[in-house]
Amino acid sequence: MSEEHEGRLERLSGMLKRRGFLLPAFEIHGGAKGLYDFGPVGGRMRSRINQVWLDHWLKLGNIVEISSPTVTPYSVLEASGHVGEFSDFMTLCRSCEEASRADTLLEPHHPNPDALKRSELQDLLDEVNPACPACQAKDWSEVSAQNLMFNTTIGAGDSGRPGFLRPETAQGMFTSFNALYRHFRERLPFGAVQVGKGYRNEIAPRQGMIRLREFNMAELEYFINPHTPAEADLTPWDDHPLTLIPDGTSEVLLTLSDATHQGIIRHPTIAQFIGITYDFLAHVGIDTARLRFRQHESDEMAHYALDCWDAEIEGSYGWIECVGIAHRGCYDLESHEKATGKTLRARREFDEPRTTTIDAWTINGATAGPAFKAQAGMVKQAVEALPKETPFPCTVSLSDGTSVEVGEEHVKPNQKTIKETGEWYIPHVIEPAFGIDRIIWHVLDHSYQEVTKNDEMYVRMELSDTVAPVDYAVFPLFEKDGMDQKAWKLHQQLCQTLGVVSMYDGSGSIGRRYARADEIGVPKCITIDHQSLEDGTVTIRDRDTTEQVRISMESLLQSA
RNA sequence: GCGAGCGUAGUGUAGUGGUUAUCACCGGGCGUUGCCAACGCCUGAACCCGGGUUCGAGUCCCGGCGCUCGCACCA
Repeated sequence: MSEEHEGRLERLSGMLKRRGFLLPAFEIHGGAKGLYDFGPVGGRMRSRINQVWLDHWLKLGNIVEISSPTVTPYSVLEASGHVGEFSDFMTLCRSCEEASRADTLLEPHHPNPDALKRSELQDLLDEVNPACPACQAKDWSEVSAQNLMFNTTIGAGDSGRPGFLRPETAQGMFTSFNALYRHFRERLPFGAVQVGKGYRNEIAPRQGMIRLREFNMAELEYFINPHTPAEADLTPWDDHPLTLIPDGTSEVLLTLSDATHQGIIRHPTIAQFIGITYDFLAHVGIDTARLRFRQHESDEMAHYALDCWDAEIEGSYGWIECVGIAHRGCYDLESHEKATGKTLRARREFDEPRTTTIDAWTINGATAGPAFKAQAGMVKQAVEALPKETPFPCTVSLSDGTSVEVGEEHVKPNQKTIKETGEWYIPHVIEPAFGIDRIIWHVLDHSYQEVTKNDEMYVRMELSDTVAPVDYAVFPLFEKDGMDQKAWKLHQQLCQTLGVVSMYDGSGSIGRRYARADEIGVPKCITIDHQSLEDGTVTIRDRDTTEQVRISMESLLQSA
């Protein structure tokens, strides 16, 4: 990073703090690492970006929005794998006090130490006793788990049970699957989105908004039927190829259709979601020349993932992953099924009903029950496995290892035809997960323009109209002769218009007020001057061109 | 978590252990000004927190918190 760029980053951060976009949280108490406030300007921008994000996905027509708690019981995150996945097992060198990850130390001695439980790691560590990478000593403390989730207790005292603040919003969509399935009249594909906070107790938060302990995220869980041919309309993106970095290779410029036909993108829905992600990022003001999609290498992906692409955006901190689009297979629903014993499945009907004909033996409950008592169930299982030709009486071996003599009176012919018209299957999931804070950061970074005006540096935030925190700034040319009252009234009328945010500024010279508005990216400045008092017209000045046009207040209010 | 550097008004900064802590931009008020950070006058605002050394600490020492960078970690 050049010095010029570092200076720019410092000036940008200073401006964001000074003007109320982003501020370190709880600063008067000394601050708190990895926690930020969206200020009086940034707060509005955040909610607009959240709304634009929702709008983009709701367009699909089969998406609903839900909201689940951030406080999450232990068992939910145990089932999802987070209790295991989000823990690092640490051990301290007793000689130099350097902390090391136990699995990293043991890598040369085990094919996959990352998968070991704490006690197994402890045993292996005791057995191998590797040298400390820092001081070469061989004296390790007990292995302890450092979990990256925030612990909490749900409920007070003895009735409390352990829980966590959620590390992602996704689990709420999975645990709500059955309600979603009913809502969509049991027809796939469908999706649920959630925009909200996630929490990770990062060991070392860094780089401002890039790694936070509490962050805004927006996720879609899109449930699909893996038995139907995957298809998606990729033609909307045929006229602009995207920068892709396929698994283990270098950048290529390809349309989503081509990348899918060539098998680079392994599922058309992934390709479609990459396209929607591209549209969303462009819409909120990301410079698409500094956007690329990188495919995870197979050893980088979670074991259950079938394909995964990250949207990476280049900014002051280099290329940063801001979106992950993953084909998660049936992993999540299956995990919650196993943990709870509940069914999280969808029904599909076969093209042709499948019939199975059985023509063999089963037990006669009236006689076999009293005869075999507790073993009757096992006898039934064993008898039903026997071929039709079996003569009775006959000795059968049971699954508990014992054998019993089954007589003719204990059995009866079992003849039936089972017709199955369909089956229950676990849907597959495609998950686009957005780090909203990282995206907001890059929107700000890409919008921030330092230009020269009258030989001085002049700052302008070229935010798109859709995400600008303020739509209109209203200025009286001077705060006298009734221009101030008229300007204030227009400001109020604008604020009363649904979805419009106006800001009144009557302090300092008119040029200073334009400069202040430009710095927070207000697209249009309206000035009430002497002529306004006479004919009800105002000037509207465009942020980027500084051109002014005069229109009537009436038509302004109608078009706002 | 380890190591190094840093922490002074809203922002950016100056400050040999010794006056009322510097400067600029900034914010507010009044005046002036017929549209792009104009001008004049007035005014507001800071030594991260806690100990210690000293007659005296923004300055030196220790601890904490925070920030930046590197290692480690994470996505």
